[in-house]
Amino acid sequence: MSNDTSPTDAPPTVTPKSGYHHGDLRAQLIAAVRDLVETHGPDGFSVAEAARRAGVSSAAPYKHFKDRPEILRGVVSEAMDRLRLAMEAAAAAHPTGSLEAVAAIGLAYVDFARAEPGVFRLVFSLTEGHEHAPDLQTKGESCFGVVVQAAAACLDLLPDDPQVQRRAYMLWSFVHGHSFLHIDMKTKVTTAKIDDWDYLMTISRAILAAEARG
Amino acid sequence: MSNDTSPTDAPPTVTPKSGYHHGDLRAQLIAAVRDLVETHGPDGFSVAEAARRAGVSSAAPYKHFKDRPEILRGVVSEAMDRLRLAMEAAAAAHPTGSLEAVAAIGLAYVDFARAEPGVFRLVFSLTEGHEHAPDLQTKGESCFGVVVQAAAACLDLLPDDPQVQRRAYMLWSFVHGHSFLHIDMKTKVTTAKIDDWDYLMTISRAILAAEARG
DNA sequence: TGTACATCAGTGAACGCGCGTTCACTGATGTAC
DNA sequence: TGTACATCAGTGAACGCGCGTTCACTGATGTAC
Repeated sequence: MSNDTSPTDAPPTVTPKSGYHHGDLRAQLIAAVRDLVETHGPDGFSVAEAARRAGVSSAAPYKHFKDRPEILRGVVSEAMDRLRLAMEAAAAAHPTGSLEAVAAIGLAYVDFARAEPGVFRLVFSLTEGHEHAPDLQTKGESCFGVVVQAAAACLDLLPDDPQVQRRAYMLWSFVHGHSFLHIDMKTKVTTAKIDDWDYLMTISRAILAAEARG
Repeated sequence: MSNDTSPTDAPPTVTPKSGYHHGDLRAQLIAAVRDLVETHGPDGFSVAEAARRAGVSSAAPYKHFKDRPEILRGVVSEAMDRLRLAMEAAAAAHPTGSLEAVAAIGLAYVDFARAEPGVFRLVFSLTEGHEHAPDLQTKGESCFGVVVQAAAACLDLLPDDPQVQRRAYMLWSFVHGHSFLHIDMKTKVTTAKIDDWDYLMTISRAILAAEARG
């Protein structure tokens, strides 16, 4: 009791399920891959290198993942969780139904892309060829759901109203494109520096106020 | 003269610059890589496989390209040319300054992404790490220039007016995001099927009519 | 509490593979006289 | 027109490399009695 640590047996890093050999290789592998993807691009990681970074033998990852693609899927899954949480937190910081809540969700999205461009790209390159990952698809829909909820509240309609779906998709397209252009072009092309918040507010207003057809 | 081919010495496929050994390996390699990228994703091509498809030895490509990255750059360069031409042609099919011209440019962009999702993705994954390819950057700016021109004509302002740049960037973000979401999600998430033309017209109108701040 | 056993995370050596790139070469073409 | 030479696109063999994955193993932990 004179120790400075918590009274429990002090879980190593993340998952406290046990204090086994390594402690928590799975999470550390995912972190290592995240790093690698950030440094060398979506396809620029190898199981071997990830194991090296986690300080284990090259065979160790196979105790936690079936094969290479499954590791990538793990990274994407984790990233999608974080993205959704960030979006939800952003929305919660503003009044329900406000335009600010919508813009804040967009900003969280852009911020994620900017903070982890490699992982962000990975999330969206993986959709091809990994169709048989229903959990990833579900998580993707959850993320979209956050936008839908905010748009519905803003328009004072039900989430499954086609108008809401349409506007939410517009918002998402826009923010998605902005995110990608931002990380691809860095500062170029867009000669003028953009204030993201102003920008997202303008767009949210334009999309959520525009009449359906014309 | 009794032959069924044309009177000239019948250039093999594309560039007629000479009837050398192979004829026109460079173009055929680029075509092969395009195919491979389409099939196996941006990083899923190898110099060896491309050579195999073009029917030459694995060393032959190095007579036309310095190394692997240069081949990819060649593919991207060619793709950007085609994209710009498609956008220009789309704009030319409508009255200068019309909203239709803007929407048509957007549609050309989306169509390109849909027709060649792999190459489209490649174009935008390459921007990282290939900063030292000024020709690619120039071509990218040319593509953006097409949008800027149309937006300027539509708003009746000069192309370098900040308002024009801003609106053009908004349009591009939106269309870019829509393109990516479309090829990533295929039909999913967007529960309702989208009529691209209506969609792009609505967006063009919303963006080019929206007031700057609020 | 102590012993025997089952579990299973991590080891380390090994495999076969396809890749990117190099090299000296060959042989068809274009050019100068 | 004919011959000698320079050019250079494509060859094919070879290299070293890092990778993904497998395998029998070891040794720390948790569990039953």
